[in-house]
Amino acid sequence: MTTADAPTPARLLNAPSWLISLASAHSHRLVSDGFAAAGARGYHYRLLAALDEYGPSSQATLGRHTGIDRSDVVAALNELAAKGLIERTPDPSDRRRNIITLTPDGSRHLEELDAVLGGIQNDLLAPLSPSERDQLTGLLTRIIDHHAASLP
Amino acid sequence: MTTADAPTPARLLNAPSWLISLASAHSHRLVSDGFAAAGARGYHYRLLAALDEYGPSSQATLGRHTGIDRSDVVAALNELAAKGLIERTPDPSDRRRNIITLTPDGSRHLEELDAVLGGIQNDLLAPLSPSERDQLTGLLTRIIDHHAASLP
DNA sequence: CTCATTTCAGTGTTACTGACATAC
DNA sequence: CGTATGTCAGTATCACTGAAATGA
Repeated sequence: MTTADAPTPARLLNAPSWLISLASAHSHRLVSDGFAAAGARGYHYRLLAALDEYGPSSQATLGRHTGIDRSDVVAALNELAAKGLIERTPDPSDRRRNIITLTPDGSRHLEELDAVLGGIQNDLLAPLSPSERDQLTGLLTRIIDHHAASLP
Repeated sequence: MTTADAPTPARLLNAPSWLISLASAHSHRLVSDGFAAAGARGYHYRLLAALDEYGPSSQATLGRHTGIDRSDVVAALNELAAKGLIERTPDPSDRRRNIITLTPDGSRHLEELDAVLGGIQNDLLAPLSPSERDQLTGLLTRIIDHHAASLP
């Protein structure tokens, strides 16, 4: 911006929902810029991480592990397959399914993204001490668990 | 979902950026559902709040107060004007500008949205005690201030 | 028949980019 | 001239909806 920033309405600054949203916007920008520099986006990291932790999976299972909609899993896997980071093979025991596997290139890319993401956590939480970071993590986790539990 | 939820990869649950993003997603859903029930969306509330707190303003000024891009201010104000919540009049002292003013209906609508948003803060922070809510607010504010200061 | 899986096509919010004409 | 303003058109990510074809 060429001109100076203008103040934000007080009722927004007083709403925790606004603070969470602002913090998330900063965080999201750091993460997506970092991932973009490595040629990836958020969905790619989530899918690669799920494949690494849980092994070869069907697309529906990947969707459940990552919270990504089935429709979006298709598109993101297409992109990962085009880069040779995953492979799609038919499941002989259930011919509706594809079995998705991580390729060696996919594993290397995941490690790269892990490093990117690790660096970003430090940038994001730079103003907080280690014990304050734990406090924040604990408070957020309780909010998340509470709302996850109240969903069907 | 008809089937049970699957676990989330550990490296995501350990990343504060992920927790912030999840909390923001829950919060965003509460807010946008609440606003939608009142016939509004986030941009509308931000613009109405800025008009209420800073008085009649040009569109560019509104954009700076709310952090909304000029382009998006145009579209959101079109929607608010169609509902009679704001009025656009040419600025006689600078014929490039429109002066945006809040109508009485706009003020009433803002009060309604204030009530909606207030209720949502309680839902969102339900599992936290008052002092924990203050802790969370303080930690988030420090993160936000830190990153806002590091921007041009 | 019912249900799960994959896929395609499309919507909506938020955020941003580029371009243009107008006016300072 | 350079800059600010309002406007329009378009892109991208994330999240979601609906429908179709296939197979368990």
